[in-house]
Amino acid sequence: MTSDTPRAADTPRPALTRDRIVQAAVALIERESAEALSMRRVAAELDVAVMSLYNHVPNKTALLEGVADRVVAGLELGDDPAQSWQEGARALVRAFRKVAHDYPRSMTIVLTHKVDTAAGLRPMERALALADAAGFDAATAVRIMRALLAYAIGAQMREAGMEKMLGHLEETGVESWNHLDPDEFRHVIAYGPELAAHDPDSDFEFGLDLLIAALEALPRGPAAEPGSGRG
Amino acid sequence: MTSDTPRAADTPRPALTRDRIVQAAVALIERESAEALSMRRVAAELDVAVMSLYNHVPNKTALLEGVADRVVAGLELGDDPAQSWQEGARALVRAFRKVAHDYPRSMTIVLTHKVDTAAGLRPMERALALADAAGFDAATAVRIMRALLAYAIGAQMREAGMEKMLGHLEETGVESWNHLDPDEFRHVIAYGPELAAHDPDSDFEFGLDLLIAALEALPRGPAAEPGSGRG
DNA sequence: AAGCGCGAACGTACGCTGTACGTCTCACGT
DNA sequence: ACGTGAGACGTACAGCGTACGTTCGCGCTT
Repeated sequence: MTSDTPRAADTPRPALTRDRIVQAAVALIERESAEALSMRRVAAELDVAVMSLYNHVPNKTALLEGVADRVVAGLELGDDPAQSWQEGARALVRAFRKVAHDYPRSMTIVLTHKVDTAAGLRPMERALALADAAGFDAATAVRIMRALLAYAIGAQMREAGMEKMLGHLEETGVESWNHLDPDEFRHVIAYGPELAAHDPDSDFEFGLDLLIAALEALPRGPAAEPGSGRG
Repeated sequence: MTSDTPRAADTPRPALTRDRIVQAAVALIERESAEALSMRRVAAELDVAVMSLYNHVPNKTALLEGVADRVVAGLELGDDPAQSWQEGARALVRAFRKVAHDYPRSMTIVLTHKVDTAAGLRPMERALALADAAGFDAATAVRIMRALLAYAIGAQMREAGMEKMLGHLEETGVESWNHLDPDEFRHVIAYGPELAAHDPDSDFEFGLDLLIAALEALPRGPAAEPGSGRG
């Protein structure tokens, strides 16, 4: 009686918490895949009955939103006041890419669920602040933020899709690629080496450079002339 | 006996086909949602037993890939030889956006599944051809194609995520937005009007203009000087 | 100290999912 | 006429999300 029933004393399970649930979900996703995540698997991970999870999370969608929130909360947004807005913007988009690299399998979840928490809004705030510092008006700042976000998201999704295709190619061999109409797909075939030898990092930087360069060329209000730092 | 058993004669069901299955799947997704799609629902749609589908489609993932393929096959890639490569690139990215508008719910499927068929490679071929025509070398052409694709994908995903957040806001009211730390989220709050009054089309065009402008400014081989049309 | 209330963990159950497997039917080539 | 192969089908199973009712133990009130 005194040794088995009060197992809470000698087996102090760390108390089920929304945070621990989300953490276990992220770990499971990263260890296996996003499709492998189920309430039952998460419960098993925490050595807990399935329905106990529902005391802390209303449903699976909310859990996934929690996962997305936790991941974006990992964004490292250092706000070095010394750096230019260009470098700030670069750092912001790169920070996004870094968490995508740290949590590759969870990234799909982030990109397909709303993140309307403070953690999700923080990068938005940072982008707007940078555009403001660069001298763009409010409407333009919002558009710039959206364009940068679109690129950050798209680059990641494209890369993930690419890896899926490459993985498929390794299974089936290259013959499935060769029966393409050599006339219609002349460039795809001709550029085969360049397409195969892909360097995700420099691809990413290339597109990012394009956007930053375009932003620099954009007319803006108080500080249109170079060399005039903002006060 | 002679009137009910040969129902194939007076009820000539159009013969189950992979194409009809995919078509039904797309219709179901667009009518309801991507999550509503299940083998059973598709079978019911076609008035057919569930397992009959498996005579034409190996599994659900393959069906989803079929959906993605069918959607990207709807890309309208007119190749007007008179238009500049800039206009061609714009038309290509806009074509992507158009199918995203025509099949909004299926777009998630497209963006999260590999499309390694001819229909999926066609826009890639087109982008490479345009970059080639503009005078970029092979490696740069591939990078440009990837940057454009990343933007096209990301703009769409971002917009979809935005609508999910707005829909959520309409449910909960704006009060959930107001308890933000007014100091940390100063710009988000200040730019509230610009953030709320979003015009997806002009947002999209803004980012696209940025990229095209950056491409124009990029140094390239044979035709670096303006005014020298290509032969 | 005794009793009460409440949150949290739990077990059961339901309807749904994808799909493996075996059967049946029918059109077609021989 | 008969074998054959393809395709439609029914059954079955494991796993899913989660609604609902029960139980258990801690903390507060009296």
